[in-house]
Amino acid sequence: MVDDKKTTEELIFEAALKVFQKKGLAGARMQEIADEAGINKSMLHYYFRSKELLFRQIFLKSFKGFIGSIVPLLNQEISWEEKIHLIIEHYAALLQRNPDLPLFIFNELKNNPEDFISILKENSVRDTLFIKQIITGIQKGGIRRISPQQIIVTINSGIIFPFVAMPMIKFMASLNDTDWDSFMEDRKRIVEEMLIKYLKEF
Amino acid sequence: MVDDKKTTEELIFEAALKVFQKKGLAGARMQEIADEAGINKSMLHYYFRSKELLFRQIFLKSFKGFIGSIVPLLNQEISWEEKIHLIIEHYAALLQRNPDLPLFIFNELKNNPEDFISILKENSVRDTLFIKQIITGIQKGGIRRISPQQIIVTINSGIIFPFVAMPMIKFMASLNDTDWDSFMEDRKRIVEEMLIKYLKEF
DNA sequence: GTCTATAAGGTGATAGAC
DNA sequence: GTCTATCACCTTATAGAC
Repeated sequence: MVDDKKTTEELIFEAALKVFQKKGLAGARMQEIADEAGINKSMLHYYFRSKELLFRQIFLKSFKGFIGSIVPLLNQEISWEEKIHLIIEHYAALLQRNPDLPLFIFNELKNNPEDFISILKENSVRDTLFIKQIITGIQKGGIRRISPQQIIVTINSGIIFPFVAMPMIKFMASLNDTDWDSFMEDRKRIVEEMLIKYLKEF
Repeated sequence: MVDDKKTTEELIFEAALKVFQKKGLAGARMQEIADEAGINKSMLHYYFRSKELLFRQIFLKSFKGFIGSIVPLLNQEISWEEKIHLIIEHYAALLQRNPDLPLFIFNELKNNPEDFISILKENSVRDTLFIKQIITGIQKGGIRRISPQQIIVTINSGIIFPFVAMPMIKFMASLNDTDWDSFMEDRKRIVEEMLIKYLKEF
């Protein structure tokens, strides 16, 4: 068994990750996390003191996984077109594995905006090579005059939003799980082509 | 005072709308709703029996306001380009007035998918004139070959997602409230131009 | 219809044995 | 470190006076 090698703390952490991402801070129950981890409820307090502190650790880990992986990517030495392609592939893959992640994060950001400011400061998208490449492209005339933030938001909207609205999209378009995968394959291609075409042809 | 004309039931409903949209089902407190309405807590049960039933009514109203207004618009006798413009303007205006609405709705849709199926059935986007116009356009060669659902998702993503991610966007791009408004003005124009250009030029 | 008081059950947290 | 037992508080919901 793989589980035998995991420490109790790890078991709790993984269980908490699952339950909090599914139910949120207010909706999650310590008992449910304990059951999910297969251990006693008082162990949660032994290792993490309180629900609030446990949640905070889960959120920080989730948020770093969500935002932290993107900055190194934006700093790679490749063209801005390739970079757009990579960001799209990166987020689509991440969210296919973890579809509850966006809603979980955006809920908490709304409820406790302070919590994440330090992380955002450590991962400033604004100072990346990608932004510089866009600005240079605009100055040289190869890219349409547009705020770099709008480009970032366009990419994120196109890929992240479908996961936020997944239940609605699945129902309205009558998609099963396989259909969903091919819907997202189309989506990736459309977002990339549409954005690059818009940026280049003006 | 305008409030004098409102019945107790209306006062409760409006207070519940505000509190539930802000905190969600699990996070909201009946006491908080009562305080917000300026009435006694037992009145909530007198008029709506239970928290769950009160929430359901709030959600149904919110969801209908979100989805119900769009179908008539999609059936208007105007060109598909004008229709895209109108949808964007419609949602942007709705969400500027009600920025918590999308997160509220998508949370509940995730937790209780059954609740909204009947409403979605009553508001089938698939049977609208807009979808027919797109399909006809594709057949006649004036529109790029693309699934109509992808067009709908592209519009919604571009406009709705920024409100879901608002705290993050505001921080990363250092936007105050005025900046946000002009950011969304740009956003509307970009989404519309980008999509229509993509659909027409291929 | 509206209020006060209180019931009934759940939930986070801790004490203490092992 | 892990468990059982239990506390203290909170929250929904109801009973009953007015």
